[in-house]
Amino acid sequence: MSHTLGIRQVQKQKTRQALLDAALGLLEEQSLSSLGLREVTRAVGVAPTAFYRHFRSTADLGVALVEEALGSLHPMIRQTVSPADSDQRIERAVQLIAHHVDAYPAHVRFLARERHGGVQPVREAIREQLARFAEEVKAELAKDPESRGWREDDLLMLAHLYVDQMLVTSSLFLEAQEAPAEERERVTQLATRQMRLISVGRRNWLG
Amino acid sequence: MSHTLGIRQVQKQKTRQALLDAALGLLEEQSLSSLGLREVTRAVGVAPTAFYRHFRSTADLGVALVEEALGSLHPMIRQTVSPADSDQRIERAVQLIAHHVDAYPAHVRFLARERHGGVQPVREAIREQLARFAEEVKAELAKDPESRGWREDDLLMLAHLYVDQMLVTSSLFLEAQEAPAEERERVTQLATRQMRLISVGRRNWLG
DNA sequence: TCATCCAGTTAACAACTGTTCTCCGTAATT
DNA sequence: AATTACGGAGAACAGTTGTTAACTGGATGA
Repeated sequence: MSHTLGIRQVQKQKTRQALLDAALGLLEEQSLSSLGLREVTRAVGVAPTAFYRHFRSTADLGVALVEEALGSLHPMIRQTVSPADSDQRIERAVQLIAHHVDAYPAHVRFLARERHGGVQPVREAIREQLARFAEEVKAELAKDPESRGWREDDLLMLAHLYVDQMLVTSSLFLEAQEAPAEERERVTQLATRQMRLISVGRRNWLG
Repeated sequence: MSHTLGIRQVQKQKTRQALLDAALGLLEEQSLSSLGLREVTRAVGVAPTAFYRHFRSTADLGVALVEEALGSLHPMIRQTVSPADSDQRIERAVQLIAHHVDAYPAHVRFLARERHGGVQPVREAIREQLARFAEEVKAELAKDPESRGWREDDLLMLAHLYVDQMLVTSSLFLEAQEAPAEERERVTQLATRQMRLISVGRRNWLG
């Protein structure tokens, strides 16, 4: 099934990835709407016109970055939600989020920044992918015996609440990335308690 | 106490406000980090250099916009949280948020966009102001008999949860602003149930 | 009334932007 | 071995950007 790529296509993928990486780096200090095509190609060390061989515009590149960023988030979310949420498992979930932020800080920053950013197609792409994630989380929640008697749309409501909370928490960890361990611990405690409160709400939702 | 301003200072404030308004308008389709000083002055109909009489840079203007935007949010939040959260009062709170988004859509968009945006001083300003809001909400929550036996930091944790939830909800209403009434109703239902779930969590937090 | 102040103007600067067109070298195909 | 396909380079385009400097004219305060 795996078709061997020619030298040419391999090289193309390589520079394409270099463009994505460079863009992600530059986006740590600005928003996508101010990212210039020349800026990106300069960082890669390639001619400005080469950009067009890969992307129609920086907005197009942004959409590609959404796929990449949420691809890395995907397994993390599955792991986080899959077991039921006893207190100790919530703690483990928060640690998982913290670890993910440490592993892919630029991806997390990009998503937080562009989710409400100034480039419409990118916002749309993020919204779409997050909706798919919420559906996935919902399916995972449905397996849980605690979800007996829950309406379908209430499950989805809860799933969105969890997903949003994960993003808020990720963003907090990101801001505290360079901060002293004490501050990071404070964030951990805050996120853990908020998750717990939501879980308490879940357990007492009906009756 | 109110010192009468001279004709000169009045005019200055007027063009300053015109710059802020023009910037807010332009920011509906881009992020602050791509907002040009010339772009703003052009929209106002004033020379580019006049900008410097009011702001050091567009980042500086952004910080001023934060004050303005959160100034309008301030009374809304007070009204939203002040009474205890029985089910019908939550519905009223959600309606209040929806109304605020309709009244100040540009302010809401600006906050959502720049909270995690590419301009550090603006992020900092928003973070600061939101922290103050959370403190205020906490004080309001503390008055509630339901908060008996709650630890101080747990109250602040809950306050942050409410504030974040308000921003998420505001952003949802903003996206659905041009959508059919059916979609807006869907958002209302979602936000109401999420608020309720959090409140259920609150009621069952201890014991 | 007269000197001072100061918000806003005009002009000019080098540096940068996205985009087009033409060209090159080499991998891929025949 | 000959031909085509194509990722990338190079140069040039008009238009934009932030910032500096010197200037104007009307409100301000003595």
